[in-house]
Amino acid sequence: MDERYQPAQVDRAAQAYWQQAGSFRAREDAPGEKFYCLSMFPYPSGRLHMGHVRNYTIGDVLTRFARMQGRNVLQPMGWDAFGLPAENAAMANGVAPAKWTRDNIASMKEQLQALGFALDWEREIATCDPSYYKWNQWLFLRMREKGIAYKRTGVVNWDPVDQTVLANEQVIDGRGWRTGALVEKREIPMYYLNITRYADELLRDLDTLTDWPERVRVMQANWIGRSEGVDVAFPYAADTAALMGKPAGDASAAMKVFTTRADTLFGVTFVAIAAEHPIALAAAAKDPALMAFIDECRRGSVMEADVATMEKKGRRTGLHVLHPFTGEPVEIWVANYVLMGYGEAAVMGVPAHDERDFAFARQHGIAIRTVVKSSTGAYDTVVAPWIDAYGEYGVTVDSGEFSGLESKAAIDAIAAALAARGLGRKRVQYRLRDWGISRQRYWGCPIPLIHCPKCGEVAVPDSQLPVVLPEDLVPDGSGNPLARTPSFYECSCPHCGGPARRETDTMDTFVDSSWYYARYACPDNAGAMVDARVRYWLPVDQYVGGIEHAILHLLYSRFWTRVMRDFGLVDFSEPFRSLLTQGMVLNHIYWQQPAEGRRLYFNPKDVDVEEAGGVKRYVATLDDGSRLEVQYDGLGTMSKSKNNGVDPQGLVEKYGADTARLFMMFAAPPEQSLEWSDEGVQGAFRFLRRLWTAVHAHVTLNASVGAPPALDRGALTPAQRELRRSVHLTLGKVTDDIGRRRTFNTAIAAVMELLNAISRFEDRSPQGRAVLQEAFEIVTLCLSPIVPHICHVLWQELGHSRALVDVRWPAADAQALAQAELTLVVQVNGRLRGRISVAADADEAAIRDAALADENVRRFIDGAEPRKVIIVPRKLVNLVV
RNA sequence: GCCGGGAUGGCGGAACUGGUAGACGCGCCGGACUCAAAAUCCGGUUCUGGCGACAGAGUGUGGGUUCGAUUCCCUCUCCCGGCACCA
Repeated sequence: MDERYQPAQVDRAAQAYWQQAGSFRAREDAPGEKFYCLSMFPYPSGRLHMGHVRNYTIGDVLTRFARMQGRNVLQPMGWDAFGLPAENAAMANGVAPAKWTRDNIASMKEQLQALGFALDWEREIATCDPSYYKWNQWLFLRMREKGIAYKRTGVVNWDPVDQTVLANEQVIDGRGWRTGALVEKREIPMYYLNITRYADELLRDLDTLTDWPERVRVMQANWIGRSEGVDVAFPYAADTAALMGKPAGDASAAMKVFTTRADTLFGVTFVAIAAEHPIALAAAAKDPALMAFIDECRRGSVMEADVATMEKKGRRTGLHVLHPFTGEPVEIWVANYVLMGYGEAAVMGVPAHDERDFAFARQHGIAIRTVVKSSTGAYDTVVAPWIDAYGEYGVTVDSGEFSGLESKAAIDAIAAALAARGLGRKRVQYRLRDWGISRQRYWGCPIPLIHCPKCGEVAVPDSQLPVVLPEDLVPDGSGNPLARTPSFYECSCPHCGGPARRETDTMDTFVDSSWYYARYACPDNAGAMVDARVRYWLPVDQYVGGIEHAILHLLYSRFWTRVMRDFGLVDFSEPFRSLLTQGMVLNHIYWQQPAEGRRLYFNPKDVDVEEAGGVKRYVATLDDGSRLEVQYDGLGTMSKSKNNGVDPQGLVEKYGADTARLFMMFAAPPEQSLEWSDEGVQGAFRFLRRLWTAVHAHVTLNASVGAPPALDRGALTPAQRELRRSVHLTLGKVTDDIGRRRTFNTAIAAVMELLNAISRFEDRSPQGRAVLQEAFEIVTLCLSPIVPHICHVLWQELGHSRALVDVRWPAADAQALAQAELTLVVQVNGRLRGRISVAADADEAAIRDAALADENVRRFIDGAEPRKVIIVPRKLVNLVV
């Protein structure tokens, strides 16, 4: 055995063994209950980043632990290979996205393999392979047949200079990222998936996901946003009716709004509609100022965060609708905060009882009419209308025949009265919107449709799937290259055989990632999307990934699985039984603003912190050796744009895979964000070296004086018993920390503590060495899911011929844990005043007497008789005086 | 803006079900080894007072419940994630 820990050699030896033994090939017929552990697959950006290392190490620890517990494990890996970055790289370097992507996959695969993850590489998939995306297209066509996929118009960001659709990410301060042109909104036809059809089920079944983090379930529930309310129809007044060419005062021609607060209906003093609403467009035809306002709204962002924070703007149309009960005319406004394509694109305005309406009314001098008062007496008078809106439930006032009702009763009564007159009904509304999947981009899965001048839109027949994406195009930023490639779009109509044009839109990459977990069970099946092996492996038992995917990816996957279920492809509804959402990897951010141009960011490895007189200065060393004072901007997620990343490959080369893995698992619990620390990495390495050195000393001694005898449990010295107790306590804690709590950091801390105890243990008698042998074996087993390479080698050195990867996880020895005496803490009035030692089976009276006998305790009791004695078994005594 | 999460020594974090606040690691201080340095090993390290035994304060802010609160409840502040075309 080498005296020094040589990580490169150790990594190589362990990885070579796993490779030649085929240790991680998953088989459906192997013994043990199946365990499918999946980490979210990476986008092949070119380099592994620390977030990947963290994600895959967590998954690997759980996989290896389950395997040692006798489970038949599957841990696959693949590539989320379509997407915008490949097109950006193409523009920057003139490389085809396909080549760029496949080169990246090759180098990232090498990096992953260097980290020694227990992955079954024979099941590798890439979503850009036609053998994979064929099934996106196939299922899309099935959905289209059932109306789950349907076509309507949707709003996109349009760059008028490049003549192209922009992703939200490509819009910076309302301008195109390349051209700087003001971005416009455009309505274009798009395909949508009818996820709202499943809204109720997706919401209800969150309750069955008991092994998901509560916060993810809450976020999904809020995202789906079920609300019960009432549709209310406001019939057109004469002016609106004339403009729209419809009858006035009639239920057949009315503006529909949805409200959860029908009890405030009598407080309506305006209605607001979206800029693109038909009434707004009709009114604007005769009103240039209104048209200008509508154009302004159209230029605004479509992002919810922007809509919510931008200044609320509105403009009168001069038109009216009629209140459904009073018949009073209500003015119609166009407002920038009402979104087309959401709800009815119209809302009723009740300034007295809604904060946003209140602000809008104050700004435009609209009347504020109070119709609900507090019923609890907490607010005797309604909040004065010039201060704030009263948004709570209460009792209706000034509401005609509905006055004096509790809000909920008022909603029921008003809904019933509306229904009786054909002007409304109760309805459940979801915040969730249907999923728009059309992208006017090249590097994605083609939507398998053909446009025929005679037959219209025609599906590509199954026999012609997949519609293969040409891989040699290089996008240049203006429009979709597919639309300029006749060899792709020129085709013949499957119906009439005449000349036709192939659809050039591709699918949202979230489609690719919505079912990849199922394909790992049968990546080689060319004839079907999924097969019987899916029944064996799925659902995923443990899913691991970033919290940033808490809503979209996970919700789309849950939806997609239900669609597959309803087509009879799978027999479960929830794809991921247990979910672990890991936190971000953070590092410091340093920047400096040059006189001209963009901010420059400096990598933390090049920045020194200098402290003088309590003032910190941050000084970066530049490539040419010169030094520059920079600004500190706190911690942020590692990213290229902030230049605060750390390359995992350098880390592995310098310290080995185990140090990288150990640091990641030790620095923070998996769900929390993790702060990068070079010193922490060194600490992890030092620990592994100490472990190596300690085992080396033990093994070397055994080689000279002979192997230790069998452990004689009945004949141990107190010191030997104490070490054995620590060993088995640690084993129990590590088992619980990895298996139940998933707090790898505390598991590692416990083993570190144990190694400290082992190095204090100086007994080298035969029984002493037998205790040490057991201690080192358990340390090695406990650490093996986390640092498998060094443990693989140490296990051999400890004299075992069977490879550690195939060894079972041991159970703690109850006999080693038994204790004759306990130490209890004594409190007086809840404050710590002493410690006592009592027999493990001491009764309350004996504990009380021992506590009262403690000298320091007596000082604080000062002769008084305790009023109350609280005993927490095996822990504490509290004397209340 | 809305939804979700977080805040504990000089730093990362521990304290699992209301019961010893600061495990473990980093950093720092002192010592051993060394011609010296690095590495390694040993000891110390929340703050204040005290030679010490020990005492007082202390878990972002302000309040509450309790024999006892980092943990439960209310208030506020700051930081992070998501917001539907980044993945």
